[in-house]
Amino acid sequence: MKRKEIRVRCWVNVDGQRFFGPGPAELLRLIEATGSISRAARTMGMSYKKAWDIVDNLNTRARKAFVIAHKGGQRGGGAQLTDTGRKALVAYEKLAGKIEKIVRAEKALLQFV
Amino acid sequence: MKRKEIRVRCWVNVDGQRFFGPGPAELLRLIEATGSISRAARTMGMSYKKAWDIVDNLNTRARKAFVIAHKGGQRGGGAQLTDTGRKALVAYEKLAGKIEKIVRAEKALLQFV
DNA sequence: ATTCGTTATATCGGATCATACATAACGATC
DNA sequence: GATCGTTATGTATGATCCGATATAACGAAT
Repeated sequence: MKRKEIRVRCWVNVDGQRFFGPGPAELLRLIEATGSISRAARTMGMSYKKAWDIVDNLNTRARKAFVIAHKGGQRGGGAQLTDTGRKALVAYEKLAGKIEKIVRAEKALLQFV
Repeated sequence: MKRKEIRVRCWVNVDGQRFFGPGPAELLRLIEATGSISRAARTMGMSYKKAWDIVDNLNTRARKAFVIAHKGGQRGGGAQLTDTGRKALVAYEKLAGKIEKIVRAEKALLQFV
């Protein structure tokens, strides 16, 4: 039996290029949960470099930073979401949730495959 | 001024790999309009090979073909959508339209960038 | 000063994907 | 049977993304 599923992805473009989407959203969630970029990256099986690039991109291009990181110290350092980062994440999750709901209610497409 | 926009894309996966999405949908629309795979491809700036691969993928993996093509003849050949192909396209457009509507009503995300 | 885990950054190679090119087959019309 | 634009298919090249690796800087605590 074929496994059929409707998938949907939403993201924000700024000046034509990707700014925020499901990957960054998941990363922010895990930074909030773990308190560090590197732990968040490990948890989701992403390289630290990629995670850092994502965070840097968010902080550089948003009007206010999404993440504050500090290095050194007893535990090497860490990172937290700013208030702006937390609000952006919540707004994204709200939109994604609404879209998910639509998709769950709409299965007509799948009868053709 | 930054140009900010929310984008969304939905597609159908079969057994974990892409089956139908915005690209194939646009291609089907243009095959319907032009009567041939190659004209459709040219119209949307896509190589004929890629267009043919998409059509072949649809026809091979769907339970019924989406496109019927014939080669040779006075005008070299041509292609039309099957009834199934047309119905699948309509179902996709219906779903995509609903999602677009949600997105247009939800701009809260954009204030952070 | 040493230790520690993290932040921060550059570079290299590979894998994947897109594109271009090349060519054969087809069949109605003339 | 010559012509024509299309379908159908393979291959080679180029570009782009991704992962792995390496390394420096940092600062609190001991």
